[in-house]
Amino acid sequence: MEQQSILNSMSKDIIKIFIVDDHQIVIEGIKSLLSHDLSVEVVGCANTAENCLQFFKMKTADIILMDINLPDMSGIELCKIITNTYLNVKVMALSTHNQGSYVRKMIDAGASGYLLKNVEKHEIIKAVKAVFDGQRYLTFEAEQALRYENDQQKKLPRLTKREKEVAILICNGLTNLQIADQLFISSDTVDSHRKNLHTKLNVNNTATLIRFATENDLLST
Amino acid sequence: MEQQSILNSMSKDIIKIFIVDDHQIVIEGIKSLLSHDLSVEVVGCANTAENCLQFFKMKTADIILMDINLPDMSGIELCKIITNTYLNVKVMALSTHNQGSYVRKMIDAGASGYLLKNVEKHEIIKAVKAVFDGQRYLTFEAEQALRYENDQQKKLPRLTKREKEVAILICNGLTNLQIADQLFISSDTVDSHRKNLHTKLNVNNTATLIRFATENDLLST
DNA sequence: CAAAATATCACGTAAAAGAGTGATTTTTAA
DNA sequence: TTAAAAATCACTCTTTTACGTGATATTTTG
Repeated sequence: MEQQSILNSMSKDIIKIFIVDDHQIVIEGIKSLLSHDLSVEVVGCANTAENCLQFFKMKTADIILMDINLPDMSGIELCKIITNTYLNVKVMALSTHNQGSYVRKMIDAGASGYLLKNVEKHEIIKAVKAVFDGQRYLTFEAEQALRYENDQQKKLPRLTKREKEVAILICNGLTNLQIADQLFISSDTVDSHRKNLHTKLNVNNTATLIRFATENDLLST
Repeated sequence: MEQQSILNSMSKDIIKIFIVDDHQIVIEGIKSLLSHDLSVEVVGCANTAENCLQFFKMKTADIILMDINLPDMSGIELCKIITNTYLNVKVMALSTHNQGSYVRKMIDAGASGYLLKNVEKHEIIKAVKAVFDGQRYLTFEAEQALRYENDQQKKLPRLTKREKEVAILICNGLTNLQIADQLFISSDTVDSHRKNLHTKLNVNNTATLIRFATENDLLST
């Protein structure tokens, strides 16, 4: 692995790039930006995850510039598949979203870099070379967002499995009694969970409970 | 106005296009896609609304391809300014969003067309020519979304000004008494509004009230 | 294994919401 | 200008939340 990256930075090989983006405009834009740089070459592109996977069954590339929003599959899933299947192919996320949660998910999915679509030509080249040499490259805003995300995550209280279930049912408008029926527990128990939710989330009524839970995305996973 | 459009379609003038998008990649992409068509010419581009307005103070173009997400001002506002100030400049929205509400807002702001960023080369040309000839051009999905939006809008109950105020305060977790204090009315009155909200939105508790109101964006304007 | 966290249940009181009914005044729009 | 819509207030009764306090069983985890 390390020998490989040393080899890469030593050699003057042209870096082979594959682009995945559902917007042809963006693909054309990247191609255009990269067209005058002799150290990189766009060897293919796809508008869907499916077409991307198809390409890699027969051919290969060094780095995939990958959009997160794809029509048939999320870029996060595609990234997982690619990095697990083709160990020497690096993925560089290229997204409009600078939310920390996206950055986190792509990194967790195995991406080696994260660029925003307002990126300038020289930064693409710089990022591609860094990733090709085995480094991780996050654009400034992405790195910042990731840090912020991590900080926030630490501050947010963690709900237990049962508390989440109860919170979701509360959000759906069920009363304690209805929730009790659905979960086969006493309504007193539901009340206890509700009290704990109030304490943990620092709220004192249903309205603020719902707002806090939904705004902080505490009910999804 | 009509003479103008007849003149346009008769003449073989090159259509002058200006591009506004915060992503340089997209600008490059459009330029690239349009570069081989002799009937159109990209006369300028900008990454911000400010730079766009600056351009039009000295020069002009026939059609602006305009992104809705801009760093300094929303494309909706920019579109209003442009169409109100320069009556012979047409705006074509170019967005990733296919929500009806966006289409509606851009049309209301004076846009003559709406394209999605997954557009293909020939459709850009087609749309540009249609708009240049004084027609309105919406890509299929945008038209569909707009129709759906209008249908939904008709189905949704309309809240009165006071009901909206009360609903917002309810969403913020205030009790009837607190709302009454804030609006200088009786808590019985707040209760009345709450009852009306329940009837109109077909809900029977605070939780579902909040969910319905937020999910249907009834509290924004 | 033992401590900690989680999940469970119970009882009581007070506050708030939910629901029905009815009425008056003010504002809006045909 | 006049009918309709919106905003206001009042009273009652029931249901649900909110909050406190305390207890026991189960599960997780160091």
